[in-house]
Amino acid sequence: MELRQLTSLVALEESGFNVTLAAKQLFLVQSAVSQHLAQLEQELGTQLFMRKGKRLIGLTAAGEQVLNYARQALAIRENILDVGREHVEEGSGLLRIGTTHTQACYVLPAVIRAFRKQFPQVNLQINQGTPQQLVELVVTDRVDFSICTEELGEHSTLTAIPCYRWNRSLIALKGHPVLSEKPLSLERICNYPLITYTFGFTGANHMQTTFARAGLQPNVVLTAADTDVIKTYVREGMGVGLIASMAYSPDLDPDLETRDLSHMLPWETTWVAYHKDKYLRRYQKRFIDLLEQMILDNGATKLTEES
Amino acid sequence: MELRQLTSLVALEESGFNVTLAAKQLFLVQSAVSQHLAQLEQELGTQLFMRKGKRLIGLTAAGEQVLNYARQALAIRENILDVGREHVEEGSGLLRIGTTHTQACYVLPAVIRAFRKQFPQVNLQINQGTPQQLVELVVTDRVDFSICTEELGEHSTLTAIPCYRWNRSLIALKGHPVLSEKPLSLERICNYPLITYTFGFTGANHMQTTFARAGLQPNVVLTAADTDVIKTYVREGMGVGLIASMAYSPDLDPDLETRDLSHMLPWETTWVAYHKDKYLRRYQKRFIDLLEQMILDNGATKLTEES
DNA sequence: ACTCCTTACGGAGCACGTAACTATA
DNA sequence: TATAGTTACGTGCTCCGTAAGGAGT
Repeated sequence: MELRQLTSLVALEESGFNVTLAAKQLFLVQSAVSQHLAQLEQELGTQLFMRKGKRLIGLTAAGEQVLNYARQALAIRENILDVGREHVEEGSGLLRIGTTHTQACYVLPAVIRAFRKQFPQVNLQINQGTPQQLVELVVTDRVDFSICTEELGEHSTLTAIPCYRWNRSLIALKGHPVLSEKPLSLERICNYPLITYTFGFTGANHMQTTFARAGLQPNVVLTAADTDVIKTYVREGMGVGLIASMAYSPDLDPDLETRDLSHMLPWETTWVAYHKDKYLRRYQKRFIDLLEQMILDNGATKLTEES
Repeated sequence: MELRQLTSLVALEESGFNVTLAAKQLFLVQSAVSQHLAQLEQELGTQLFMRKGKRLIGLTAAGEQVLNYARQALAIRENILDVGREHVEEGSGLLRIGTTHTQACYVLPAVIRAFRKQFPQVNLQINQGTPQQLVELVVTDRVDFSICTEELGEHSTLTAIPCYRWNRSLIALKGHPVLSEKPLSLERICNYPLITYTFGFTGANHMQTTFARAGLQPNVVLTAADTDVIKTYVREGMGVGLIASMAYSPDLDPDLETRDLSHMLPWETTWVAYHKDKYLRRYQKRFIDLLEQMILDNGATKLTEES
């Protein structure tokens, strides 16, 4: 058994059991990958693949198990290579982050600015995706870690660290009647058409249940995955926005006004998560530190101060 | 990086950083292993070994990390091979057990008898050792699992399952005055010279603290790692034996008599432990089941009935 | 007809063994 | 001097690529 055979197995699965495609991704010809797979099956003495004639269409039970172990083995290889890189190219390398739009635009910039100052030689790569995609990315080691508010805490293969807590603000065009509501309550907010995050993003579901428990039916006229879209439609006059507080900036949004809603809506925790068996290089650990540190400096509510 | 290079690394460490010896164990010549190690270092770009001239005398920090990952990688390879074996040679294979003398002689025979009936094709290999050695054996995958009373529960890389609980009996030659003591108490036992298990074996330390807490100083004239030795010296008239209850059998020991001490000495739990990332073949799982099951059938106290 | 996988075959590269050299104890 | 490790070099194996053949869509 060779690592290269396991590599082919993983690539095969990731290419939807298309040997040709897998080979391309590995910069090999089909026949090479085909041989790897045949060799594996021969050595193990078991069918690993379900076939339709010559075509591979899936894995057998044994194949699933082997694939699982193959992934682990390749992850370990990466760890070993990272140990090497850490000593050779100390302070330089690649940092691959997966995150949502909101984090990427409104939270990470400050963190990344500080990080770049400490590690100017580290190349950054930000992958944007849905929370589900972010889990997938970090589980398959296509990013070093993912940062977002949902999903991350629940996966057993991930180590998830709470970074900071946040809540929501209401935004509206200056002069909008909602801004004059006193006191501002959930009931009153429900009298206006609302624009907020799509289910599965940025704590939207969490918020929804809060309304439901209060017996309220908010009139959500539009949902979006990212804050900029919400702002855009608030500016269009389509309604009142409910966004993460850190996504409002008086400089960038001089035409909008906010009201803090943290006393009436649930607090959210943003997590950073990485694969629990992953070797973390020094700069990767530092980045996580900064994530917590920077938020603290900015005066946002840090987790440890709560509870 | 190739698995074979990692194999050489692990073999090197296990042979005390003697390349020649490592090569022999791998059925290779020195130069081959030497090259593997050189290749690894070159690919990682880092010193992995501390050297004294040409001789390797230990690992650098990086080397330690790589070794650790190498072990994991090789364990995964074994898992994959086991998946294959499970499907090819179903019901046959090798079962490597590590255990202490007492378990091997007085508990396992019945389990193994039942196991052999179900899996006559599985070869058995029993490795005897101290609890510390048993941990080492199972951590380095030189046995499939270890069975004993100490140590196993405390290692994070092991999955330890409580099998059954037991306590001690006193044994003495027929007619020995201790057998007439009524009621039999810890104090009275302390009036006789005692023979029991060596510290670190079969719950000896646990028992010792019980005496100490009662303010008693037992007169232990001899300790031994296994029960047969204890019986031998009891027969010599050297003193009174304190042994695991299951180690007495009226058939084998017609010249000895016992008194149950379970009301005055602490209960012990015997564990079976295997490496937590290990793939368990069907017959290996079955064996663990049997361990619990057989003890129940024999009327011994099963864990779940307690507490 | 096109795509996809397998098999056969050849060349380049590499892994291991032999052996000579170097260094440690 | 004996033991241990590195380096050089040759041979045989193997890995990948080319190419031809069969199987599915």
